[in-house]
Amino acid sequence: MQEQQYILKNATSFEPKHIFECGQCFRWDEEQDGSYTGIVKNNVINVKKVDSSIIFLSYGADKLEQLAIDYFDLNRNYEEIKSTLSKIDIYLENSIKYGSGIRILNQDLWETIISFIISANNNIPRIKGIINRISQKYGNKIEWKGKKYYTFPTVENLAKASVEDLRALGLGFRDVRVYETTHKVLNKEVDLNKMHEEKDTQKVRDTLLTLSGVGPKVADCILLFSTLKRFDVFPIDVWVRRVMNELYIKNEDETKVNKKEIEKLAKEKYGDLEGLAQQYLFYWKRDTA
DNA sequence: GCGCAGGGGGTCG
DNA sequence: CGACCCCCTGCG
Repeated sequence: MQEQQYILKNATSFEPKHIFECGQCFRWDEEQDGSYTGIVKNNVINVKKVDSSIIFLSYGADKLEQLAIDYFDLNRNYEEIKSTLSKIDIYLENSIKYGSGIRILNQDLWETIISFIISANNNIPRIKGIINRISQKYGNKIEWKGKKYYTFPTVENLAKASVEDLRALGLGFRDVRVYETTHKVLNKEVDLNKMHEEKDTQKVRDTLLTLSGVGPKVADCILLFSTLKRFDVFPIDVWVRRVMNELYIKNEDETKVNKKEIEKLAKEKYGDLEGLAQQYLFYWKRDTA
């Protein structure tokens, strides 16, 4: 364990607030100084933007520079992506201006699966609370600057939790889902490593859908926000349904908008970058609502 | 202040 | 298509 610093100079498309509050992650918290602190693998990381520089500070086992490059997807050219998407229409152009510093993280697949199962019919403060409590009980403690942090539990460690244990941590009806999925992964009925090797997004999606608590929306979030990193998915939640209806479909009752229609529209308009388009639209709509 | 509805990043049967 | 656990929020 060691403290490290890595500075990214002249950063473009990197705004901590946009990255950590666009709804893709649950383990980052804002500090008094506007920086964000979170847990990535066995490391605590603090991210602060000063002018056009990003200052990463970490305490943990991994080499910070490589970790930051991987996790924040720093080798991807977001300027080019944004330029492409901005040309599609004025709505996307505006939402990209609003969330110009969004980057989609490469989050651990296992952690992302469990986190988004917990997210079902739930709100963000509570989701974060549940994940914190799970990590506190089944993860490893890291002490840094007088504060305690907990890593997300491994499959083996979370498998020690009974359904009742999970219920006691406040998971509610999601307890059985997390339990079943944990044991399915533990038994290698679903092999997470193999999922990374599969090229066909639909096939990976079908595999994810076999997991308890993973439906279409959660599967798409996992595909988009984890190291699976597929942009050709379009997670449809209440906000995305709302924004797509208001901008394009214009149905009086947004709850009656057909999911297939939204999917078709997204594919037509945004093509294989639809997942990114979804994030800009979602962040803009939810934040300005 | 406090109590009480209302509803939330959906999934399952 | 309704129920689901819990808690966070807003309103009286």
